[in-house]
Amino acid sequence: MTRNAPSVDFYRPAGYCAEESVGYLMKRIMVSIVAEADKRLEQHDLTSAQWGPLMRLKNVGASTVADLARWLNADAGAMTRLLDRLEKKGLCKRVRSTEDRRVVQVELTRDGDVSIAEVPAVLSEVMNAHLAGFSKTEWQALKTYLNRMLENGEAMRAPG
Amino acid sequence: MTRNAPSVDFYRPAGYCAEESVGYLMKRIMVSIVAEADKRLEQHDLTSAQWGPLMRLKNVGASTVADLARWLNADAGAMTRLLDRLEKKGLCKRVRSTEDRRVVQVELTRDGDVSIAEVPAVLSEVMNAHLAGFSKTEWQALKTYLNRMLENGEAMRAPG
DNA sequence: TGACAATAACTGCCTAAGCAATTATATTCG
DNA sequence: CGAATATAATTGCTTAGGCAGTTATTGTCA
Repeated sequence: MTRNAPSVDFYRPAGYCAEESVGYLMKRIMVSIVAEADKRLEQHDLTSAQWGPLMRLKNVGASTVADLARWLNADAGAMTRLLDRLEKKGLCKRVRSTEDRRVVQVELTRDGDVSIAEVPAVLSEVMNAHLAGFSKTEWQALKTYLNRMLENGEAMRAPG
Repeated sequence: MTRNAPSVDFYRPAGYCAEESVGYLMKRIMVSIVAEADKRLEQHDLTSAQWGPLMRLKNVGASTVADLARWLNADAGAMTRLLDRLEKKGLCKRVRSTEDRRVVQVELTRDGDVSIAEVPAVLSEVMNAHLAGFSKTEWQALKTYLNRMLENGEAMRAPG
């Protein structure tokens, strides 16, 4: 049971209709957002999976494979290979840590810094376009709902 | 410009913060939902990508590759290979249409029908768990918001 | 100290999505 | 009719994610 979050039964097995499902809607919205962002980032030689780690590196300076994977809710093995591709393109580089020889620090290269520069503008554009017609109150309500769903999901997996 | 949907500027390039982004939140929620559904469907030998087409087939009786791809906002080539895997598992079968010899009709097999039986219960459970604590009004507001975002996305790609 | 557990990165194997062809059929229109 | 066009399904190539197992290193604790 989740803390102070009464269970609901909006959906029931009998007559379950995908079109009515929040999950189905969110999946289609994500397809739309990703497709639009990809289209606009294509000229910068970036895919929608690649700007995630780069943005994180831009914000926190440097990071590790494990941290990037955790931040993106992704698999560490997948992150290793994603960084392989980014490194091959010269957008980031790995430096084996001296304090803890297990970890590698990942850093943006100069080229990576250039590539990432236009990303925030593209993301802002795409997000704003999908929120056209929303009032600020509605936008905030939406974010609150989403944060609550995320917390519910984490509570589900939490120990105890 | 989208029809009667004034543009907004909730997000701006300077100081764009992923954690504040509706897209980032939605991505993480989807990861949570998919992981949870996958875990519960593993024993039924289904993955989160596979029950989509099967549910559609269950609901509409039979369908085509192109229709399934459109319904799931997915690539037709990807759908072909997904159906290859489902057919190899004996969950669906292809029948070349006689009226229009370009299309193949995809049908559930008896095994497919059995496999899909538990899916609605699992999906209901997972969706309800993520919506714990929501009032019915909040749930409906959320669906309205999501539908508006989806329409905005479609309007963006629409001709004209 | 020394065995054991935990963590970091990586690798192999599989499923999966997108894009750009290619082939086979249908439709449309001059 | 017949040529151009559109649509359906497929395949090759690439990126990408999840899971299990491996190796190296670090931390813990009897």
